[in-house]
Order: sequence, then structure tokens, then C-alpha cells
Amino acid sequence: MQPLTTRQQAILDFIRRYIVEQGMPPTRADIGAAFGFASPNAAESHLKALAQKGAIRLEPGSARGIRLPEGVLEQVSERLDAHLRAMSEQLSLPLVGRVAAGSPILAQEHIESRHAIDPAMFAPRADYLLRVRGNSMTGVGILDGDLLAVHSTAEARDGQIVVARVEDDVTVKRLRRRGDGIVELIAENPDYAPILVDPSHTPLAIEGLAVGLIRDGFAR
Amino acid sequence: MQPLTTRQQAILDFIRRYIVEQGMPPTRADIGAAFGFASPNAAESHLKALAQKGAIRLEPGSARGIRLPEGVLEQVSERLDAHLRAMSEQLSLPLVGRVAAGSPILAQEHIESRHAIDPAMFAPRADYLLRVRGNSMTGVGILDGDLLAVHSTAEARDGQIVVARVEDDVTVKRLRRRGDGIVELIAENPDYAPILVDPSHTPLAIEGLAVGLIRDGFAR
DNA sequence: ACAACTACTGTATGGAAAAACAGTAACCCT
DNA sequence: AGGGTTACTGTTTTTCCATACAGTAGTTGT
Repeated sequence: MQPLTTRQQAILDFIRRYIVEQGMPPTRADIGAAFGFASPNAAESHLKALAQKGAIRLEPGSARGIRLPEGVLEQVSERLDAHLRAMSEQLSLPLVGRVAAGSPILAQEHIESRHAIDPAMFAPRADYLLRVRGNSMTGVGILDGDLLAVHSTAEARDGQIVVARVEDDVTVKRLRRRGDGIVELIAENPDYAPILVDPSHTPLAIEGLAVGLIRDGFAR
Repeated sequence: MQPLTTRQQAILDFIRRYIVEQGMPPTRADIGAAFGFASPNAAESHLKALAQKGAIRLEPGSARGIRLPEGVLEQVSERLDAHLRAMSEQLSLPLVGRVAAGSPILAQEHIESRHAIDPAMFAPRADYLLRVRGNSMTGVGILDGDLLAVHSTAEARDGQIVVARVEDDVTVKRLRRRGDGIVELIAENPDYAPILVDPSHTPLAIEGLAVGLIRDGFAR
């Protein structure tokens, strides 16, 4: 098919939309009305150009005789795709990879892949998955390589397992707020010492709450 | 919508097909030609009857002005729904509850619920989820209440974590085949002693292989 | 037995829509 | 500088199509 001019493309798009929305092709007058043409002949000549270039087929002498070569179902399929994308988006969780310093954890460039898991399996609902590195949380059954389901929130209660960012370092630990204002990030493994952070001196951000876990292999 | 006569239904079906195939609604003459009418008025009165009963909507004065009330998209959406149902079936795993003695683990009556998780997340692919009871496998991070993703198979290699059935008792353990023919089902927790089974005397079946794990809450 | 409805034929007509003819004004190319 | 293309306006003609009116035949219900 030969390349279309901007105007021709706009008219073709209009015809497509019109068919999907109205269930029938537009008349010359319909096109004219949509584009503000004073004469139906403007539409007529555009249609001829489109037909010449093979973008449409014109049924001579027939009212609304504009045919799209691909058929109606394929017209719809674009929308369908969008729907399906939106749907699978809703039923899947992004796996967040290496998080760059200073950037938000859910930034597009951190999403390594998406996994088809219902976020509503977890309560509160999971917002993303984080691949766990290291053995600091083996005591609560969080192993190296596990995918941690995280609910994105800055609020965490004492004793909860959180995803925290200490000076651009993202880590999974149990949270403990001490009376003296110091925050303890406690590993669930006797080999690892608790991390003590003074929020008034060191940047500390609670990125989210651990709400679930997925282990995708025992053969590791 | 009021009930249609046989003839009216046939004409409605024709209109539907015509729209999908031709990309535009038929004229009265088109309908007449398809049904062998000598007069376009036959089609006209059928259309009026259909419009009266709410099966179609007629756009007065407009060529091919027959509208299906649901629109083309909704026509397709019925099919879509079926597809999506089939799809979500494919993208989910059954959660197997209490397994009754002597019955196959994947029997319909054991399926408590389905969870939207891609079976292909695990390798080999998971066939069902099993709620883990007890603390016998905490050493490999399988905690009480976790959902174990299981690949249904009777074949397991030495050292793999399996779902085994010993005398109608379903249990998750590490498999070890001894040289003397005795099978050891080893707990990953020093508090639990290995179970020794002599397959020649005691019924033992390997139900499947642990291929993954899902923990749906840390607040338990 | 007769009204009401369905399923048509046959004719007619006005408005809807396709499509041709005649122009104008930009813009691009060479 | 001028031919070709794009993007229109304006008008007219023909044909398509919707739709009204008049009528026939068969079926169903009461």
C-alpha cells in the first residue's frame, strides 16, 4: 500500500472509528461534517485517493459503500489488544530489578518483566515483586533468590518486614523503632547484625511492606 | 426483548452476518435478495417488527441505517468472554485442600479455590497448589501455611522435595532412596525424625515434585 | 366466524447518498 | 516558470434507498 498523506490518514482513521462506533461506514456528508468540509466532494476526492492507494475499497453506486480491506473483526482487534493488555496488566505484577540510586522503585526502567500473578492474592495487595539477594532473612523463610511481594507504602508498624532504602541501598529487614528515635533494621539470621539508622542523620525511606513471597524453583 | 418469530430470527441472523461479512448493514433490497422477496417492502415490515420488539434500532432516513443494539464490539465480546474464561483457567492453579483417603489428589472435590498464577512461572510447570501443614520443612524455607506449587509426576530423583502419600497420608518431604530399597522421607527440621518406608510392605506413592512456593501473608 | 397477526407482492415517491463536472488555492518538484 | 499533487468549495445529476400506501393469503386465537 502506498504511503498516505497526513490528511488521508486522518480520514482513514475517522472511517475506522466511525465503523466501529456506528456499526456502518460513513457517507461523504458524514465525513464532511466531521472535518468541517463545506462540500461532500472534498470527502469524495479523499475517498478516491484512498481507494487508489489501496487503503479502502469503494463499492460503486452503493450507499455507505466503503470497505476496509481487513474486515470488521480486525478493526476491533486493536481495541481488544488494548483491553487484554490492560487486563493482563491488572492480573500481573512487575518484577523490579536492580534499583538505581535515587530513583523511585517502580520506575519503568526498573521493571525487568511481568509475572502473571493476581496482586489480590496478598493482603494488603501486592504492587510489585522484588528479587531477594542474600541470606539475611532465612530465619523467616525468605531465601536468596526468592521473589518478595511488596505492598508499596511508607507506613509500617513496629515488627513488620519492610523494604527499606538506606542511603540508596534497598534492603529487606524487620523494622523496629526504638524509644530513642533510632530505627533498627533487623536481619532474621544470627550471622547478620542489625543495622542501626538514625533517621535524623541518615536518609531512610520505607519503600513498602512484605506481603508475600514466591519461590520459583527448588533446583537452585 | 420480546420473543421473535422464526422468520424474524432468521432475518436478524442474516443482518448480523451481513454486517460482520460486509462491514456494513444491508439495505432492504439486500435482505429481499437474500430471502427471495419480490418486494423490498417485505424486508421493510420485518425490520419494523424487529425494531418494535427491540431487536434492532432503525436510523430514520439513513441508508443502511440498521443498528444492532449491542454494537459490533459487544457482538464479539461474547466470544471474547469465553476465550478469557478459558484463558484465566489456563493462567491459574487449583488450590488443593484436604485430600481424602484413597482418592486422587487432583479430584474435583479437593479443589478449594483457584488462584490467578501462571503455572509456567515454575519449571517444570506447576499443576496445583498444596497448603503446607506443620513445620517439618522450615529448614528449606517452607513454613506452615505456605502454598506449595507442585508438578504432578510419579518420578522423582534422589534428594528432591516431593509430595508423597504414605498409607493415605499426604506429606511434603525430601526424598532419599537407600541402597537397601528403603525410602527415606526426610524432614528439613532437626525436631522431626525421617520417615522410613519399605515400599514392598507399605503403600507409597510419589504424587508430585515441589517446584515452587507462595506465601500469601506475613501477618499470620 | 372474524379480528389480529404474520408474511408477503406491487407500486410509488421523496429524500439520501454517490458521483460527475467545474473551479480555486496552496505546495512540491525540477 | 509551470506541470503535478493535495486539499478543498460549489453545483448538479443520477441513482440508491427508505418508506408510505394498497392489497393478498395463511395462521392463530377467541
